[in-house]
Amino acid sequence: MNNTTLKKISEALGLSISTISRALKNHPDISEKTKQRVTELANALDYEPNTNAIQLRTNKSNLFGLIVPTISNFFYDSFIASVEEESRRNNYSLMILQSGDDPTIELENLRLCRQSRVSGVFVCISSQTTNMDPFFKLKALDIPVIFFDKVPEINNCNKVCVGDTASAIIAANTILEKKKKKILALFGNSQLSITKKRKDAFTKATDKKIKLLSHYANNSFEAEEITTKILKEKPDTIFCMSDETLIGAMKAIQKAKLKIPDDIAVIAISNGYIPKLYYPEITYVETSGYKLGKLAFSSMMACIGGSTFIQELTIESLLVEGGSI
Amino acid sequence: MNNTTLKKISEALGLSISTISRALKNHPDISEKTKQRVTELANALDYEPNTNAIQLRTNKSNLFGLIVPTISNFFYDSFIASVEEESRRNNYSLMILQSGDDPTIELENLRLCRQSRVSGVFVCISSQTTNMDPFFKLKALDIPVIFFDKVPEINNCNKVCVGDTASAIIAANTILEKKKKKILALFGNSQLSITKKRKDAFTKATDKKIKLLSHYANNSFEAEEITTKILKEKPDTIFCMSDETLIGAMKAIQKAKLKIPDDIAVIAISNGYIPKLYYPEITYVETSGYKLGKLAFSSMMACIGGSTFIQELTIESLLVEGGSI
DNA sequence: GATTTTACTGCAACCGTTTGCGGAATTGTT
DNA sequence: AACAATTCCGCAAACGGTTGCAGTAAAATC
Repeated sequence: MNNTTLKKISEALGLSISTISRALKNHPDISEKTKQRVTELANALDYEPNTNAIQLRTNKSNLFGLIVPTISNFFYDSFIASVEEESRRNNYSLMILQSGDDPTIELENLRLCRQSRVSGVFVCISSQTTNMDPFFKLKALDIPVIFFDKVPEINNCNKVCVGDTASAIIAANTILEKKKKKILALFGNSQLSITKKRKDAFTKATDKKIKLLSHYANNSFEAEEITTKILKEKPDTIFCMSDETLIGAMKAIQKAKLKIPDDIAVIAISNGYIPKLYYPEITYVETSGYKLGKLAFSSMMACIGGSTFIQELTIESLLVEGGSI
Repeated sequence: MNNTTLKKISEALGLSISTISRALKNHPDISEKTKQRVTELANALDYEPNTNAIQLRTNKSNLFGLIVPTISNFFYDSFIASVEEESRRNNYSLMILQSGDDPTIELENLRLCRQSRVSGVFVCISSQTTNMDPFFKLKALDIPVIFFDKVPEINNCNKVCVGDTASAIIAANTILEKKKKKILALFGNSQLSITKKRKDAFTKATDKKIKLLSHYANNSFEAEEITTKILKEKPDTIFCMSDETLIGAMKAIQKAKLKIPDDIAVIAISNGYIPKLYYPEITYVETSGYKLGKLAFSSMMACIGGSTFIQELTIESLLVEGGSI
């Protein structure tokens, strides 16, 4: 069965296509009687306007693209959920693409966005993205680009990020306030700017005030191994800059049968899901993907609205107390 | 700046639009020389075909719709990631919509799919969806619908599911083999068909062979409370039918400072992420969202390919051993 | 009753592509 | 040299809507 079109309705009613079109959009030129006849038949025939035709004609799409390394991730999925929610509320659809953290696929995804004539794109660049030209091209086409989370180092672009520096400092201060003496600090992939920022801030904030053992772990398995090893040096606190490192640390702690917070204290930077899985719940500095999504969306809407003001926004970090420190 | 179109290229080259179109698609009617000239200019002008125009003209979309209660969920996000991956490999895009488990929004999302003239939709219905008419309408329009995970009870539709019955039986048998005596079994929302199936199968498989304490928990908090209470009755094993219930049970166990598996054994049905967060890792029966996604996609492609054969597919369940039982 | 206003509705161009068909120019065949 | 076959390309309609403009009929005004 084929879709109902304006033409079909117009033929059935003996009216012109333009009248049907106007009637359905409640145009003042059309009489109430006609509007009603048209609306009724349209409902009966289950008419749905063809988005492709509308977008082609009006040159306006109600579609955003969103590119992310992977969907299955605690942080990104809540970010996506948030953006999707806002998009729907504002009559936009979302096309979600995964780059797999691969610049080639990222490029392919950008191309898809252009072909679909999206009105804007949200992108978390892959860790190896160096060529920014494709993004500039979008801009040249008046397609706003909002970078989130992993953002390029260049300046003239819109970015929304979690407060890396601020959250690391909050974590450090929390530890200092508790009069701790020796910290194992676990950081993620040393190449990522997010890692650098958090490490720098944390290191500076604790400098000379406490004994600090810093280590990098590329995944939770490495984090577990490192923690197991370092536990022998009897740190009284573990700081985890991410969920990945937290997961590894927690496994090592459980393995060593240590009691939190008596034997060892734990504090992390996290979206909040993982810390709540343990008892006692882990105290963490919140970096909410959900909030970041809202922020990114409002930034996007500002761009769509014509704002050319380049913004670099950061969501505020706040401490969520569990019972782990 | 505006997008490059065939028209612009044709004007620049003094050729007709149709020639440009054919040249870019390597049509045999066009000479190699012309093809080259066209391709070069197209690249230089960064031409990207307008998907809207193509879809309008050809009446073929390369878009799938995917409706899910929420994206931020261990199971769904891996399902989505999987479908997205396959879609890209097959030159399809994915429009992802969240229903928030609300039938009204679900309906709205279906409408969006129709308006975008998707070639097919994957849908996990909300727990309160009763009216199947909108889905039948899609079928009438030759838009295949693949139901996954939470599927309607009617027969004449394509479904892909995890093996609820099979996985519950595997879990039950694993427990029986270990000569356990007293089980606390935690089930999710009692209204869901998935809960009914798992409970029925588990109950039958353990019938009269072991002491069984069954309870429903609507969320992890309830699961924690129930577990804390029932632990006083000294069960030697806890079975959790889902991640939600597992999370609650684990908190209660940690709170009670019980050792796994010596003080108490644990086994769950899960996607696999949560069980690996603990030490020892929890033994679970795998229900992989990733695998389900692959299955759903191949089912979709079969429909697109013209198959009218109605299938109800189930992914096989397998036991992943941790150290919790 | 003639004229102006108002209320409806239709015409036709347009958005960017695809594609069947026909036509001109070139080449090949006797 | 006349004709047929090839090669290469353009015309124009179509996909399903939107929208400026013009036109007609009815109502209002004088």
